[in-house]
Amino acid sequence: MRNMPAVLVVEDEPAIAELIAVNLRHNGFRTTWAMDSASAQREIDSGVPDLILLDWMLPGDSGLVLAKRWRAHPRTKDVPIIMLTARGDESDRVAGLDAGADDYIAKPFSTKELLARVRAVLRRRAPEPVGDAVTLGNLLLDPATHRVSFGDQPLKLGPTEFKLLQYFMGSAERVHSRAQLLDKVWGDHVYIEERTVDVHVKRLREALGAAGTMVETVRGAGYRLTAKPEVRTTAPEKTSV
Amino acid sequence: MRNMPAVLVVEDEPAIAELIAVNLRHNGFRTTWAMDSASAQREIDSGVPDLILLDWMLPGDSGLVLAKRWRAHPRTKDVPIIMLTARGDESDRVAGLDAGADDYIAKPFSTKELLARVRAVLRRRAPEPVGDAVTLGNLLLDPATHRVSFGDQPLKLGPTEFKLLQYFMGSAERVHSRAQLLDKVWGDHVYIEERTVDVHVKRLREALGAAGTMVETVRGAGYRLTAKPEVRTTAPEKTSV
DNA sequence: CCAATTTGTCACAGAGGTGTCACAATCATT
DNA sequence: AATGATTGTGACACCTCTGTGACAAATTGG
Repeated sequence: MRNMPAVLVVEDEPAIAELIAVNLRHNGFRTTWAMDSASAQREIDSGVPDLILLDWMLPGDSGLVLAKRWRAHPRTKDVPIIMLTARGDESDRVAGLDAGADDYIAKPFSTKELLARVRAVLRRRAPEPVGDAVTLGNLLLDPATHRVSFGDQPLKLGPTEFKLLQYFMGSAERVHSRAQLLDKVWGDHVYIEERTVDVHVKRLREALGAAGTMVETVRGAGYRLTAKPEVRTTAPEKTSV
Repeated sequence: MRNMPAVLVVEDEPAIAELIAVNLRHNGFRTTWAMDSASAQREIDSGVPDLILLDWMLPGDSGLVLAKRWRAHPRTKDVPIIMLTARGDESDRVAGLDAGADDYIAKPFSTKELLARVRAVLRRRAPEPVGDAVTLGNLLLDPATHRVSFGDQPLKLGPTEFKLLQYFMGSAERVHSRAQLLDKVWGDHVYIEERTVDVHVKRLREALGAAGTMVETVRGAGYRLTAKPEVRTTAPEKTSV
């Protein structure tokens, strides 16, 4: 959800193009539209999209020509292409896949199918990177298993708290402002109260239990995760767990 | 995707051979091409491929003869053969399967079908996920006999549930997103709703009975198979099935 | 061709997570 | 000590995510 993939729709029929664009946009994609091969090429030149939806029946160069051209060009050769073909035109589909298209959708198609295929192609292109386990003091966080433990004590934290801790551990000892945390943990373009960070920090501390003290408040600056928590002066109370 | 399987295409029609070769190459296969039985034999002599795509209508020896010869030779007898036949030629298909072909594809064929069958045959032939039984805790899965048991209790699960569990056991303790599961368990070119994974996870849990708790939900991330399930609160209810 | 299985989707409900707010607790300064 | 600013907390309405039963289409096996 963090970034919105850009999809270029090359389709000469405005009604269909509009239908596709609206649906994609409504589902977290940025869309641009080109109604012929010339403007399609212009769009490509001004910025390489994450995915191309290419109608097979175009005025001017056919989809086949465009696909082959893009596949040949180093700047665009890795951009996945899904072609839109007339129903049941087997030879077109074969030629299309031959030209390097990643998949095809036969018209008429359902929006569900469109979305499913778009997502599938993008998913396949971007393998999920999973980092190694990180540790700080007795605290251990493993992205692969999505687990956190303190010493030998497994901890249970919610999604946001997990991401928050993961970010903290990525650069421990360092102070992060609320604004930074919102950017890195919540995402770039999110409109959330800065104070909300405080709440999640509280929840993280609770979830960390005895390790909760590792999350320190830096008054006026933000928060910090540290291996050696500052000892609480006059509070020799519940120390055992 | 681990290693690139080598496919030998025996086909006298250059256009078709080229089409096949390009498509296979584009999908992670190494391909060599022989346009007649003589050069096919030469290719075989210089290196045994992982799979042979054999056109039935060949100049010189017919596909039938080649298939029988390779099946008889110890060096090539285990190489899977997929034959390409004219549509609806029943007698050819029978003769081909009789001669030891593993599968056939009727021309004209779609690239999807070609890839699907190639992958299927390789999957069937290759004891890739070793014949060794995998175990996790009291759970045991034997790919060879296609059986699963928990303790001494044999379990019965459907095909998809079996594959799902097999994949889970391949990398236990690790979280898999729904997208990953769709790719790995269902296959590359399948377009299915992510929520469908949930349903199959449910079915898997049911089929696993008491071991169902080993399949954990990781909220916001996916699912995980674990040896030490998180202890569910206090709900000793219906345990028998 | 029919019966039995298997599969993918959907709708609905419940569980759990999220963002805000109001108010209490602390801290830094005067 | 008084005061204004900053941070910690508990409560809560809202919303997302997941579990589940039902169902029709697809597949399998007679």
